[in-house]
Amino acid sequence: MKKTKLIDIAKIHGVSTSTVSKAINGHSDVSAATRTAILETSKKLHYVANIHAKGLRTQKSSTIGVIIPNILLSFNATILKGILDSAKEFGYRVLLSESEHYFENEKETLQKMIDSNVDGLLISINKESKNIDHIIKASEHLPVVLFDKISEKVPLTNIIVDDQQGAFNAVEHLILQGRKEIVCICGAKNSYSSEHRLNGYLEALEKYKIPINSELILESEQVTISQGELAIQRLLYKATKFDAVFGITDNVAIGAIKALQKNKISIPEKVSVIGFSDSDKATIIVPNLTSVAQPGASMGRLAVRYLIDEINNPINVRTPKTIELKTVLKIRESSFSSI
Amino acid sequence: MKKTKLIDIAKIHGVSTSTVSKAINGHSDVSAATRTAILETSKKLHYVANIHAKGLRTQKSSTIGVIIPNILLSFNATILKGILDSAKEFGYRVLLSESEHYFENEKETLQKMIDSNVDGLLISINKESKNIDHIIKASEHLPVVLFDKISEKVPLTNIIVDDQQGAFNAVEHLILQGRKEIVCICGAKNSYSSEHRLNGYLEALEKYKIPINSELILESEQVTISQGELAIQRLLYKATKFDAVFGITDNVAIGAIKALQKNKISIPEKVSVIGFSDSDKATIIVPNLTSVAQPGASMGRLAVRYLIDEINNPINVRTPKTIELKTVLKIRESSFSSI
DNA sequence: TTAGATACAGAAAACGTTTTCGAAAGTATT
DNA sequence: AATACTTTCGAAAACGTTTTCTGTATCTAA
Repeated sequence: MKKTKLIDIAKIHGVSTSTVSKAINGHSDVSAATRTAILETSKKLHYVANIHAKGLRTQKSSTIGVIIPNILLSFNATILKGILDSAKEFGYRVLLSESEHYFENEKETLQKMIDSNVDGLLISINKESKNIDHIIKASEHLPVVLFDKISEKVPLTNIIVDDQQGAFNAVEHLILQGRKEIVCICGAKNSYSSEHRLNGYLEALEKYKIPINSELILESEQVTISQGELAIQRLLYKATKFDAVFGITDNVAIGAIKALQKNKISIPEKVSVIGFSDSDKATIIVPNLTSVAQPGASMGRLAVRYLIDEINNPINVRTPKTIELKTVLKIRESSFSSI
Repeated sequence: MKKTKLIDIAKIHGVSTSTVSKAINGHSDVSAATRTAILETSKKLHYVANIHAKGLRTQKSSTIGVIIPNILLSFNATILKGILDSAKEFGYRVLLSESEHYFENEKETLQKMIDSNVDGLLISINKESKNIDHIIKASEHLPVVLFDKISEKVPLTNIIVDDQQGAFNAVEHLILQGRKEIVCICGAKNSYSSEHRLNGYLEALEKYKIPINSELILESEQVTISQGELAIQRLLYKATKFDAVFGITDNVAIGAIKALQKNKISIPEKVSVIGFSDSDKATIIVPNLTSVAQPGASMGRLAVRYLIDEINNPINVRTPKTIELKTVLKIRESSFSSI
């Protein structure tokens, strides 16, 4: 069963393809009678315009490209869910590709997306992407919106989580629970979110007049469970005193819990622990981990909305715009004893 | 900066677009001299054929469609990673869509994929999809390969995990540890994998001459943590005796652990627990969960390979083929006491 | 009645490729 | 020298749309 084409419908009604096209696309110069007749058979025969013919003619593909670092990161998956959701709603297809945290890969995949004639591009850039010329260049070809992992050096629309506020809330919560020697396990130096979460940490200390102790500010290049564990292990070895840990990700926080448990340090009685991102793991680990929940799906949906807006309203002067989404602190056992 | 077209290259060399096209696509009837010259400027100007023009002319899109139930299921994400990987390797784009476990959604999204002119389709079907007419019909339009959640009623290539063998290995391991009263928490009746995992369970019992106790075979419609917990809770309430739990997913197994811990039943001393799929959570929960690891990425890669094979070698007579991938039992604390 | 407007429909071009077919020129064979 | 074959290339059609432009018929207003 071949696909229905304009010419098929045209023949049935003894009209030209022009007329059929115009009827289907809602142009004014076709009579009500012929329009309804055409629309009817069009529906009956399940007519759908050939995507390539239409794309060739209109230079639009109704497709957006999405580049994420790694689909296995659950936050990436959550955002993607929001993107798929919203894209479907607006009638856009989604072309997906991973950059796998490699700069070269990101650059190459970006070019492939452009070559694929997508109408717009959604990118979460790599942390190593200090060089963002390729992003700039891409944005000259088509609308580009950045999400989650962004760069402030790019004059584009950015959708992110308010990292600083999230971290501030978390650390404030610790302070209000009476904690004063709060460890912060940070990530890579040049990471946007790591930097801002550290700022939130510092902001909270400042507000409550707690002196900054640089010994408590740890840096772990990889924000994994084992690195988190190692970081706390080292601290314990040095016999540094602390009564709380704010981990920049759930993984490092979980690593911290493991290290503490191995040293028989009770959580949260002796040391409270908080993570960031409220992953599935937070409610699996015992004690359940207090964590800063990020609205991933909303981020995805918003990114699509802004992108489609730019697709529909091409602008020459780009006004860099950063939308920050609020986080929610999920308080659980690891930071809260009812006593 | 506009994109380079065939005509641009043609003008530079004073030849026709036909010749340029043929040079680029490796046809024989173009002299070595002109070919190298054309190829050179083609590279210099970063020529890439317009996807729509090419698609319109050749009826190929170099794109495969992927339909998964839910990207938030980590096994779905893992498979997708394999798919993206392999697709990139073979030069195919990936169009992604979720069916969100709804039959109507699956049907609709399937149609959209066909309308999008993808060259082939990769589907993990919903468990409610008893009606698979839409899959059959789709497979008359284009190559379709099913993975993970499949249906044996469809004469297509299926890529799955050897659920029965995985379950058999898990239960055999329990038996070899001296367990005899083994609970099996199953999923929905009409689920392919649930059924086969149950078969593996039964096969192991039979091999070791352990009588089947139907009281120990639980069915939970939703394979979630809370349902797993509830199932074991009910069993404990009825005071049914058992010394091991084989959960059909990691989630129900984790639910089982929670129920046992709430009732102060030690794991694995009193009751051993095993899950299925070896998710991230398995190494987060204490005790670490023994689980059947499924080769998700390999599944994705294989699915792509078979699909592309069918795309390149269209066949009229479909030979239904089912490829089963072997699982690996990851033995951890929840089923293994060194004593 | 006529001039001008309006409503409707089709012809044709265009989007950028690929591919078929034939032409031209060169080479080999008789 | 005539024939046949080979090599190299281009003209043109085709893929299925959308859109512009033009034309005709009908309608309105004077």
